[in-house]
Amino acid sequence: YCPWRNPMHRIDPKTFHFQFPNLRYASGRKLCYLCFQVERDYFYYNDSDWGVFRNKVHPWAPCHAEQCFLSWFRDQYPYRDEDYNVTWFLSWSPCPTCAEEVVEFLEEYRNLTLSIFTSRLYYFWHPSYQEGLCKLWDAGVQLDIMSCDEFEYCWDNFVYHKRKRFQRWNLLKDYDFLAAKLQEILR
DNA sequence: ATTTTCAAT
Repeated sequence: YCPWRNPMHRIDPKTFHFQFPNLRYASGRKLCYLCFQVERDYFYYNDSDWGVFRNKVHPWAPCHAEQCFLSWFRDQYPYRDEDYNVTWFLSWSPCPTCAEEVVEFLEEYRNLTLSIFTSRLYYFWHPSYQEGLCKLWDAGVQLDIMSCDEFEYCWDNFVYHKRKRFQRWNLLKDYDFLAAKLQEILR
C-alpha cells in the first residue's frame, strides 16, 4: 500500500508558504512538493489533469516526488504517441537520478513536452546536480525558477486558498540569485 | 552570515 500512489488535490496554505519560497538557504525544507498540470490533445477534445505529489519518506520505499509522478503518469496515460503538455511546479529542482529518469521518460513519450518551474535549486553547488539540470535542458525540458506568476497560479490551483487572494509575502526573497545561478548552470 | 536541502537520535 502506498499512500502517495495517487496525487493530492491541494495543499494547505501553511505548507505552501513554508515549502515554496525562493530561498538560497532553505533550512528545514526536508520534503519536496511537485504540483503538476497535464494537458492532452485527443482528437477533437482535450482534457487536463491537476494534482500534487510529495516525496515518499518510508525508509523501505523512498521515492522522490518526480518518481511518484512518472510512475503515476505511466499508469494513467499508457498512450505514448499522443500529444501531452506537462507542467511541473517543484519546490526543489530534480536530483541527478531523477533528471536521468525524466530524460528516459521523454524518450518513451515522444510527443510530450515538459516545462519545469522550480522554486529552489537543490544542491546547486554540486557538479553532478548541475549536470542533471543540463541533461534536462538538452533533452528539451523548459527550465525556469518559479516567479510571481507561477506562485499565483499555484496558489489558485493547488492550494486550499478558501477564496483568499494570493499574497506574495516573501516568496520571492532570493529569486534574483537563483535565476542567475540557473542561467550560469545552463550556459 | 551560511549553504543542509526529496528527514529522523
